[in-house]
Amino acid sequence: MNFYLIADRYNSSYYSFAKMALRGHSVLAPKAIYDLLSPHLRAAKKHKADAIILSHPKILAKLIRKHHGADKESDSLMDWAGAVFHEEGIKIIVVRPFQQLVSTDTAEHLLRWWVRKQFSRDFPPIPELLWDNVSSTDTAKAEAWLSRFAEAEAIAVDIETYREPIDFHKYQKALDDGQPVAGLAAMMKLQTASGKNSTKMGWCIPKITMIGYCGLWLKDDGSWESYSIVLRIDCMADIELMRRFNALEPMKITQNGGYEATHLIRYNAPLHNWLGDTFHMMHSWYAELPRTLNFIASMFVKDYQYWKEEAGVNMDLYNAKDTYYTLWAWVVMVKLAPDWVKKNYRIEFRKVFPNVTCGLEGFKVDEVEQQRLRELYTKQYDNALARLGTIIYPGFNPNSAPQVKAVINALSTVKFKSTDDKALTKFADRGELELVIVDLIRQVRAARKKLSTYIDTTLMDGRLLYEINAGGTDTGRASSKASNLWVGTQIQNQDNELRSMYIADEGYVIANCDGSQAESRTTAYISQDATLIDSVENAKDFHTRNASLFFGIPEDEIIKVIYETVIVDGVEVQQPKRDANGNILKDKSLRTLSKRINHGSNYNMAAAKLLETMGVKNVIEAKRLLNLPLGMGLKKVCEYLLERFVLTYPDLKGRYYDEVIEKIRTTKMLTTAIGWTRYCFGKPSRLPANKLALNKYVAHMPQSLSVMLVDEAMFDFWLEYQIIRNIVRLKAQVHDEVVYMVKPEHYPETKPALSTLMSRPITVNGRELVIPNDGGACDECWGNLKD
DNA sequence: TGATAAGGCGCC
DNA sequence: AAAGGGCGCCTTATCA
Repeated sequence: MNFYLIADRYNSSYYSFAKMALRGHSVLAPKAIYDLLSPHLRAAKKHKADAIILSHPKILAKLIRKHHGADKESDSLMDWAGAVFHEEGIKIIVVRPFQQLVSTDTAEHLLRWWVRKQFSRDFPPIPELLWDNVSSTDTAKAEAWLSRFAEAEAIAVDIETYREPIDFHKYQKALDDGQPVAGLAAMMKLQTASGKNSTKMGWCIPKITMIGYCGLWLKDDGSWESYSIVLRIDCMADIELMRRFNALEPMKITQNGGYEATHLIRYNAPLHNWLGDTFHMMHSWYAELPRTLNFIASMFVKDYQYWKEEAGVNMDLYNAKDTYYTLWAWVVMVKLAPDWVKKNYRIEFRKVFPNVTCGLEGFKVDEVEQQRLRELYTKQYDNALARLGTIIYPGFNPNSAPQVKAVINALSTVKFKSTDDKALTKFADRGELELVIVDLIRQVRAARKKLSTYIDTTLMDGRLLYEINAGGTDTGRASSKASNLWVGTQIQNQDNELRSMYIADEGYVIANCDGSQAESRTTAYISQDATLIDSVENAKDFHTRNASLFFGIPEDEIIKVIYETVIVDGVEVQQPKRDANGNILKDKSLRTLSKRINHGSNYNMAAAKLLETMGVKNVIEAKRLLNLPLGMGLKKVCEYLLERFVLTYPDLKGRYYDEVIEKIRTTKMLTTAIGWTRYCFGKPSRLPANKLALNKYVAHMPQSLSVMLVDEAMFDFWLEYQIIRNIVRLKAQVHDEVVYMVKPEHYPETKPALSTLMSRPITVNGRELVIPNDGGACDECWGNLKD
């Protein structure tokens, strides 16, 4: 085909890369740069161009003005990429800035995709948007639509929400009067005019303001049609109407519908037969690409036009468009998705159900304990900050990286670029005063973090709420964030020192089960390194075995009892040294060192990074422990340490890394033993320039397999014990750990059940892998479950 | 004042 | 030039 490129001055320097992306076609890139379309159109016609490929913001803006008449529309190539305009019989295909063909791994794929979308018959033309409003006030119309939607093949659903600020005194009065409003309102970040989070807090009630439905019907002539309706939620009758629509039989489709589910369940209006989700289908297909509805529509809807600004103009139309694009994106995705994508989707989608129930119920917070912790860390914060004010200068703020950097650079000859914990360690090594300063900075930072992120987080009805998203990461791990009800915070990074705030509901205990060395085991079986498999399976202690293999020291000599000389009856005697509690002290430094080496090697660190991570002191200590030559530099020491790992487990960084490189080079895909496939845009190789791509892909396999084994266990556990038997309430999954709540009388049953589900065997490269777990523990308080 | 980027840090 | 995997949230600084 013939293509004609248009770029602005900046992007025109990347014409050659655009031509490369369109190899196999005749591509003309004009010498002259115009901000006008017409001279380009003439030239394109002369070239007999089938389409113009546009990477020119100003010309895009003119096209938008011409076709949409608006001045304020976004003219961003990023928003409009994938859109098409028709001018004088020529298609103008908007793409991302050509510059990205050099700076990103995905731009070429997307450019080719958007061109193919316009010319391949695989992408069906989509009927135009038809839409209308419904309301409980027009009963006849509403009933007619209900009947029609009951016959639909599928219904896409989308809600709009609002944080309605309330008068807290009135709310409090209603509470005092015993009215059933408890838990409706909560302190939360206020909504700005643009719908985003304000920095201000206030009492609000999360509300659904409208809900849109887009139905899909098969017409008599065999073609498909769709129609969107928008229902504003203004009164109880509207809510009842919404419940009836949501209960209809046709399958429902959403875009990241955990959001819809959370709000709708709160309205007692759950979606019946919710099976489709464009966000999760996109994640199943291209986990490394964006998953906004806008982007998904740009990939799958032929006549996609950017519509997100409609929100500020006509909210009803905006809502209707969301449902329309959700529906048609889903239809095209299902039509085009290869089998491996659908297989991924079947693995992923069902996880949304336990995830929604986890975050919606959340954890009860022990407010007495919360207050104790608040006072404890406020005191720590105030004291340390006051001392720093005296030592450094009044008003010095340790939470300000620029300020800290200025201070430590003023006090030292080496110049620090960073002021993070590792850098502070390096600074503290310089002397006593430095150590005092660093200790105080750490106290302030730690206390501030604990207070602002965890202790003072907003609650709803005394509970910590959150979301868990099965499609949140590149590897297939779940991600977590604050609740869609605008309270709480993410659950997967709760501070271990603060888990004492979270308690079981009356009559229940919190229980958990934790996988043991999960990623080391998956790494061993995936890499097929015989020694590593032996270590994870047969060593009494994995890190002790590592230390032994790394340094050629018998395992029973790795951890040594520390002896001291004491005088007994006037005679010098060697006795084991004991701590204040009478416990025998042991030197674990070799084991600790091997732990660090293992950690560094797992993520394919280079020597300099290991040095930075371990810190100078620890590397010097390692050098001494291992009797390395005095003249050996610290970076060389780190090289030596990392080399120990490579020599011990040669197949890991050897054969396995090569296998990943080759797999991606030839197929672009990595598939785990669970059957999850990741499409890889990166180009891993042994070249230093591609090291980060290599790192992420070699880390992907064990991380993904490990977490999906837990996910499968969690789903089975949820289905059997929460949904069918109704004796547990799932709380969270934290990658290799499952947390739930259960009545104590049922725990003897659920404990072995979850443990068994989590240790399900799986065949990896012909060997059976079982990831053992700690069996589980329970307590009324989450904080007591950790050892 | 609001929006965004940068730096830092909590977890696995 | 060299680069430790996967996340989300908070504070500060900065700019419109």
